[in-house]
Amino acid sequence: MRLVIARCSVDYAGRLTAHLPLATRLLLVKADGSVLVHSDGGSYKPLNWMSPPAKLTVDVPGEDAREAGVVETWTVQHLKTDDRLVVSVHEVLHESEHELGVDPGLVKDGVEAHLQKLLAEHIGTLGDGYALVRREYMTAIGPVDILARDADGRAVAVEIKRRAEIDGVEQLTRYLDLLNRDPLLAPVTGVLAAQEIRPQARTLATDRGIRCVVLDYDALRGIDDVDSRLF
Amino acid sequence: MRLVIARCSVDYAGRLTAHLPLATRLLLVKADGSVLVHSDGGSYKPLNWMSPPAKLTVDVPGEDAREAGVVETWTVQHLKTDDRLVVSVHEVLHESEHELGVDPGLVKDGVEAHLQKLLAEHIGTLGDGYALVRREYMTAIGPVDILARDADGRAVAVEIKRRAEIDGVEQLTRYLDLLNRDPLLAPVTGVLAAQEIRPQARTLATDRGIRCVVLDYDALRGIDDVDSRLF
DNA sequence: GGGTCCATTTCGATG
DNA sequence: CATCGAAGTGGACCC
Repeated sequence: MRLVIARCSVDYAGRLTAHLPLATRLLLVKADGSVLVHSDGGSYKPLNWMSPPAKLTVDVPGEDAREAGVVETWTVQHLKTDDRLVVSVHEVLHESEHELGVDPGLVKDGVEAHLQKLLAEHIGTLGDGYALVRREYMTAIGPVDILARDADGRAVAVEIKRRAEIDGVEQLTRYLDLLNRDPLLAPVTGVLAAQEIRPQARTLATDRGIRCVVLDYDALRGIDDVDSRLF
Repeated sequence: MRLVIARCSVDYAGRLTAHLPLATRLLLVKADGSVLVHSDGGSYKPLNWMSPPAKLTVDVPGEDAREAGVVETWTVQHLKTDDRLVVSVHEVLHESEHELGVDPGLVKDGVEAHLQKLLAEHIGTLGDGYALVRREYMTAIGPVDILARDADGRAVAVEIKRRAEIDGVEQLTRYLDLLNRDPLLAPVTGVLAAQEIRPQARTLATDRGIRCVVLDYDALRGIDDVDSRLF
């Protein structure tokens, strides 16, 4: 990995054409030839970049560019498309190179799958007497996240989202329509369970008789911890 | 902007929980307190990060951590949520700080919106006698980029892309299906207009009776310049 | 501030 | 390998 702090302007030509006026920025060159141009703010997205695989070539600028103050011209050419990033370096303020090696990569936790697992393990969160039938209950149009039965033995279909929006309500509605055609299950009620439920989604769900339940991830995990300590 | 190359492990707790095992990485600290953790590969997306606004605090590690080889504990706390990134630094291999100043920002050109505007202004590019009905013609499934009428008064739906691929053809097909149900418009023909049309997209479009038009962005802009000179 | 749509999206799962 | 959907999506535009 090569780190360069430089006064530079940048031009990109590929799916669109874009230009960065002269300013001081970080140029990050990765081992796979990809280049990121970062400013001292904004999000994790660079101002401009070239995706791997790419090849960086550093050239002496043409006479016109040299007169305009350019000391190095970087051309980053994508190896599979004709996308190209051209960096006109006016002044190098810092430069260093580092061996990083291959990264072991990120270990994720707490996504929708984990919420589903936690809720399935603590289905009583939905109400006293609730019992799990099964996770990923298969139907003709796809798996329902959780199928349960309430204290009175009535079937309940649960749709789980990290953040519930209208499409989650639509999805659950389709499942409910289908499940209610099964005489062994009908009548099936619906529960939309999520860490966050958008107002529109809540309105639509309520209008359709679907119950909304806000999940507290930490609390569910906390129950887990208690279990772990007990056993 | 502060650049640190360090052997470190990283833990994130917020919307999800994630962990990065010990390895050598780039830690990029921006002026707004945001932090990016980059490896020497992958795309522009960091392995892990904290969005601004955030505050970085560097602490002496606790005894347990110190015994595990940690020399510095970085805590990056988001200022508005309870998202938190903890970096356990085991060894600092490089460190430097730089003043970058405010970036003038990216100037984009040739995006779909601009192409749409240019083509709407010069709808005759599609053929003699073409007349603009309107841009962003609203339908139940979304806006059609341009609705026009040809020299014979027949409705024409135009889908604009910088680079047309198969999904653009599918999108236009959906619009055509819908528009052709409207007796006031039917029969509606389709035009796929783009600076570049991928072979697959051209084949599919042609097969469906959709005309393909390659737009010359510079020429369209040139017409603009001529207009500017005339008036 | 919320809603919607686009992205040089990136990323992973799946058929 | 293409396709489809989610993302700690982010960002822009509109209301």
